[in-house]
Amino acid sequence: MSAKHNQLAGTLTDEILSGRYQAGDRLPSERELAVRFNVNRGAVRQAMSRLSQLGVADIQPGGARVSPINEASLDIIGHMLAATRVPDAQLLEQIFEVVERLLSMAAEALVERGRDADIEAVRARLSRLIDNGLDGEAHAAARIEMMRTIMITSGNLVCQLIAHGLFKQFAPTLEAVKPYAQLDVAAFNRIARRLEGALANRDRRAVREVFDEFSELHARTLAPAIKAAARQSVRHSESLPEVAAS
Amino acid sequence: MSAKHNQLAGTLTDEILSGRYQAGDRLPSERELAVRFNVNRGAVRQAMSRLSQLGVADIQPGGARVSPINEASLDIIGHMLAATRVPDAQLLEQIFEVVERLLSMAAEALVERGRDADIEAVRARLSRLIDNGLDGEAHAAARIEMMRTIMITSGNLVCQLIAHGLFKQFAPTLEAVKPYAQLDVAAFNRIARRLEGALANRDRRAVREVFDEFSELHARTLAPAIKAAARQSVRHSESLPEVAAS
DNA sequence: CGACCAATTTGGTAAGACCAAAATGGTCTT
DNA sequence: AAGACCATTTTGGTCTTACCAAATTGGTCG
Repeated sequence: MSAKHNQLAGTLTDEILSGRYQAGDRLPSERELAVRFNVNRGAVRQAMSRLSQLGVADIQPGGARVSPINEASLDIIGHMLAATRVPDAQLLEQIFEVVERLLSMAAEALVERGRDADIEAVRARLSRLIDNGLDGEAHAAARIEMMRTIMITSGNLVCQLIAHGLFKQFAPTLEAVKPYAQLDVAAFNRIARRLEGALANRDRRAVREVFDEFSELHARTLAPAIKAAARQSVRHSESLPEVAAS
Repeated sequence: MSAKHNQLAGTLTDEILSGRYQAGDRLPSERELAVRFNVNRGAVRQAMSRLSQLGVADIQPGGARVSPINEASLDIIGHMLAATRVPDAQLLEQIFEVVERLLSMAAEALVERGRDADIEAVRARLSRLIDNGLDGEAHAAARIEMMRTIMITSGNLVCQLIAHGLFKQFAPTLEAVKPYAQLDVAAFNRIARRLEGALANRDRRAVREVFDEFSELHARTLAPAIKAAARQSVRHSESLPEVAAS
């Protein structure tokens, strides 16, 4: 069992994300939350501090108010993914959409300004993905590892931070998605080979075209599978027990 | 003057970012920091908590260690930008590079799946930017406002969160950059008109090409100016006074 | 009806004590 | 001499209490 303030932060975040508290609403006072959840006010403060840094609540002397979702930190993605047993399909697509764009950017930068050694590292990872004996899950993990390598070697710090943040939050839900993420291996191999050639030739335009095709491949295969799986989504967060009012 | 724990968090963050503490190094204990900076240990803990959520320190029972920079949160960008009076040129370029990619993605999504009303809103903002009487700074602010509009209306939450986070951190440094950011107005107008046409026709490919040209224009004009200005960069963060050892 | 002001509520800070886990350094065994 | 083991110390984590300052609230007066 995690610490109380963590549970409380999770509970409150979930309640906000679920719409129990709308943007602009006042949250209950710290003292009220303390008695309601039977915890110390210090714990409540830590939880509130977390909400604040997460950007889901604006907390000021006089009271705390719920912030609009789109003003939150990137880290709420993790909460939103974890809110349901099978993650929200639309959100997953949005994540992939962003990742693929940044991936293309990183790869282009690598091809234009990267060192030979870094390109070789990516090509090595890529080779291991083509015509391999890996099963679906191992292949998925290797793909993600390759993405990570590209992002890191890109040299763009902002890109690295976003990638790291998204992957870190995505990791726990990867387990839930794996069984449904069946890749079109033949198509993947075809595109991957083109990517390898583009990398070898340092052909930026080709790199970009390849990643566009990856996006299309993904939209054609992974997205529908996940969307189908999402039908049976169930909430499963463990919230802090609430004390009945006297 | 901000609260003590905020100052302390800033001081420690700066020291980590400046290389005073390398990744993997142990930070001084909370109690030691408390006496060194003459603050309560509670304040130190708040500061450490901040470092932890910022992803610059991994804090565990037994001691806190500095994390690799590329594992940090997006929010350190703000600290890095603020560390010098004129922001680091390379970092600014990286930010722009990411923003432009996401902007293109958002605009393409808007053109493909967006509502007419949203497209009209963007076109309206765009019109105000073409052949206007705005001076450089007002024009820059309007450009950012248009970017924001595109990001928001894209419907991609991840994109919105990243954009909001970056813009929020970038806002304070915008002042420092403005004087040096001289745009090639004629080129901008030419490209902007093409963007308006692409939006009107919902031509995704054209939108993408336009944003590629924006990137090129930016690399040709803004980046060099900022880079030149960065020559005279000076650190200017206000750190917490340290108590001399007895 | 509006402006103003005092009481209350709210978040913010500080200090101290105690707990559990990790790191440390010594000791013993091999 | 090297390694395993164990008690001590250090370190972060939690809880409690008290007090402060700002914002809210609700009443009062003009």
